[in-house]
Amino acid sequence: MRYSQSLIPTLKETPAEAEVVSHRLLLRAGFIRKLSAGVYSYLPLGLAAVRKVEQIVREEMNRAGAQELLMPMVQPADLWRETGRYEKYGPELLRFRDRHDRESCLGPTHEEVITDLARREIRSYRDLPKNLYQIQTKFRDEIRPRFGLMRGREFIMKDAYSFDVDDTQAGVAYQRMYEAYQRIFSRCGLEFRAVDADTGTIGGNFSHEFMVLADTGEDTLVICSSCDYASNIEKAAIAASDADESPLLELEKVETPGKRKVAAVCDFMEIKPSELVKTLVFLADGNPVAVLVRGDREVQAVKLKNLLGAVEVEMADDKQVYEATGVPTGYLGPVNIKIKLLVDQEVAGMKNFVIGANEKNYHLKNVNMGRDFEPSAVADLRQITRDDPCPICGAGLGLKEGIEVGHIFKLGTGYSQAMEAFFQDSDGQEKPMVMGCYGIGVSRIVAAAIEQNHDDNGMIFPMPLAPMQVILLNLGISDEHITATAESLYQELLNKGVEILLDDRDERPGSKFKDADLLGIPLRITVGKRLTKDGVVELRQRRDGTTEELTPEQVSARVLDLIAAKMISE
RNA sequence: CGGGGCGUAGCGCAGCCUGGUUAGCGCGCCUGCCUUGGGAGCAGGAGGCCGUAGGUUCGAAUCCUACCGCCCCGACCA
Repeated sequence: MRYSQSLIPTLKETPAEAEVVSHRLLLRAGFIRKLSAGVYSYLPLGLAAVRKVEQIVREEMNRAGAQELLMPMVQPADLWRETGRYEKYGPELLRFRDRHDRESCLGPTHEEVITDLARREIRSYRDLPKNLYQIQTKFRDEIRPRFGLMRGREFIMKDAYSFDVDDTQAGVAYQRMYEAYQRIFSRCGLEFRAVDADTGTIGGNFSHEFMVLADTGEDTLVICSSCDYASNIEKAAIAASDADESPLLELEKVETPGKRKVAAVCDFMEIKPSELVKTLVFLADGNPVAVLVRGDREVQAVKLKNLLGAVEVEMADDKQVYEATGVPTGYLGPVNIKIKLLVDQEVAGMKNFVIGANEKNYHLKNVNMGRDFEPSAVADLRQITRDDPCPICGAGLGLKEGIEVGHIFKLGTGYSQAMEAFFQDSDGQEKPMVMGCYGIGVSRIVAAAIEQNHDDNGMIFPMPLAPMQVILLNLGISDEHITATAESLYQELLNKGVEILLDDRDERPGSKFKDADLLGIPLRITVGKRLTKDGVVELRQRRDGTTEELTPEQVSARVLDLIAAKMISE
């Protein structure tokens, strides 16, 4: 590829709209351009990087026995009604009507379409197992798209679906995908972790997320320092701690005028936040629920949501709290509370704690569960902290930020039953197929790779994802010898199958160096003055700046060696 | 959707508070000269419905109203 003929609109300055480094660099390097919020065009180099990811994904999916197909993006609403998701999915599903007034939607995911295909085409246990995947543009009308390719509304995703005769076989399929994902992200040169995950709206009962470790990640991971436990913080289970066996003291009502916040009450009563319990009110699909957690803890909304089987859980505001309980926020408590009461397991083990009195300007002291109130349930509801022990081995935990690039689910028979995707088993019985689904954010991987690989001068692509493997700078456009050498090197490398960008623009050297760094192409060959003076060209590695001087004849062999070495490990 | 911010040339910004005649600066772009190993220099030039609509006013980029778009923080997710 010749730079002079390419569309690579690099920017000297960072567009004001970009906050995170991958977004900034993708714009500056001319990889993407925004059309509207969360919707981007991929320019030639951006597309080249996407294609690299796709290719790795294809190879590994095929190796794992999956087959590629391509499903429609526009899907009929009726199909979605069969699983109830047309109603449940919410506004993220972009719905519209066609000219015949038929209700349709843009596919945010393809469980319905693939299950429809499976029920029509798969009849017998002899047809199973099957694993089908596609790489396709998805549309999700995200509440808040952000960070460029990190969270677009339109994005490129690989989604795979497995169909098996029973749960055991589905487990085998799941395991195979788990391993394929490990290979995919390793081959992409990413530093990542697989973690236990919540199943979210896709549904199902078992799931792992693949997280690229990066400070800009939107998820928090809990990672054990000793065993191999790793989990999304939303899901991280907390081991039940020992109950306090102190004798019960007598309940006391204390006047706490104007003391609403935990800190204020603790100050006033001279106690620690860990001796106080707070009462938080949530709306679960609109129904108020009170949750008790220790004063210094946070409620984990996903745990609450799963316990209640709710679609949506949000914190109630002051007004909603008052409407539901008749008590102003700050003085809520479990004693004689009017709404459903859930208690975090840690609180269940506490004795003689302080909590709101359900009366303005009063708190209660020496409150005890069982004696003073009865909850509807006790469960693990709080968010884990870095000070908690590992729920598996008891060792210390670390917290890290991560970008979710892959998510695999064991779906079970939820979809196949709802859509009547049955097969006839060897025993003659009709049974629902057991499903799994497996997603990879292809375009997001490009962003994640940049988050993990960059410096002040620009991107630094790992060789397997690099849109071009080599950039060749001709620093003497008007010098016959230099240009002839650059051109012949370009041809030679092209002929050897190297992906190479020849910077043949009539620009000053400084601009060419800056652009080469910005684009993050792993290898840079410079043909300039040194050729005339010493008969050498320069080969430089973007990542560490390692530079070697070679005669033009030595270049291609060395380049091929470096590419081969870096395709495997870096 | 709640909270915050921003829309002026391709990009980054000033001007707006305190309304006034040709709307400015840097980068980029075009022409010429010059220069050629880390985003050079000089000279000349092109490029603007000041987000949109309405209002106030003799007069609006500037004041008011509504709408649209974009970004950031939260809930959602590959």
